[in-house]
Amino acid sequence: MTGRVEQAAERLKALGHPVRLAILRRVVQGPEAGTPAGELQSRLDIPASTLSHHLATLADAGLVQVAREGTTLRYRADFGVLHALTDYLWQDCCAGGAAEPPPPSPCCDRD
Amino acid sequence: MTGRVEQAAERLKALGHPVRLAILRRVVQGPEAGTPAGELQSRLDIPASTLSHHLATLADAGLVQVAREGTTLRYRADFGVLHALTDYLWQDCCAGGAAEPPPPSPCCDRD
DNA sequence: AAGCTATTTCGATAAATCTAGAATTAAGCC
DNA sequence: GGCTTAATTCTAGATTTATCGAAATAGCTT
Repeated sequence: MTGRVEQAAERLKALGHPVRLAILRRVVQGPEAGTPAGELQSRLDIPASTLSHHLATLADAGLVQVAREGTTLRYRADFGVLHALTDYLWQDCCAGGAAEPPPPSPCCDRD
Repeated sequence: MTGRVEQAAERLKALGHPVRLAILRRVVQGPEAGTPAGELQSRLDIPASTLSHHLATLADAGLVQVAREGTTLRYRADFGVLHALTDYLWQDCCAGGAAEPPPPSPCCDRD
């Protein structure tokens, strides 16, 4: 059984890489059905094998999910997991400071 | 100049380790003046040198700050940075999902 | 200054991560 | 079946990270 802290750490670690953070960003802003790996590759301009490796890391951490559609694989964000993670981080790390500003606005403007 | 993504990734990476996450947890919940390294050490029961290494990682990432008080060093959380990070993560990774539940409650119950 | 405590820095080793070319699998199409 | 596209897995090398004992530093206290 993996503890809460260990799981959160694994997920944060998965996010702790510029390329993976950029990948997730794309995936989050992409279509709900998921973004094809190939599109991510051409956008981010990195070798396919490297991308695949990072995608596997994100998927292993449970941050994204995969679905095949013909020959293409579509990656989409698991918002439930992302929420759980931000919630955990919030309560664990930011709550505790006494006078805190209000929580970040949930889903407003994005470019 | 380090980009926004790179900086966020560095900070997330710093959080992406069970021991460091546990450290931050203690520090956040500890006194505002900061928690002595020695107390962290006895609580977490890890070698002093290992702890020091992790503390340096957290400090380098800007998540915690240090202040000397006699022979002891007190570590305290930088809530501003933590906020900025959670905000970034929120807007970057969680906004984008269409029907989102309300944001996590800011600072309510903690055990 | 000598001694004590708190903590870091040094040094060394084991393990994990990152990267990417080459080979492989998976699926559709003629 | 054979060809093409999409993506992964294999393999390997370079770099980084994690760990921790031993040695060094910083600051009391007497």
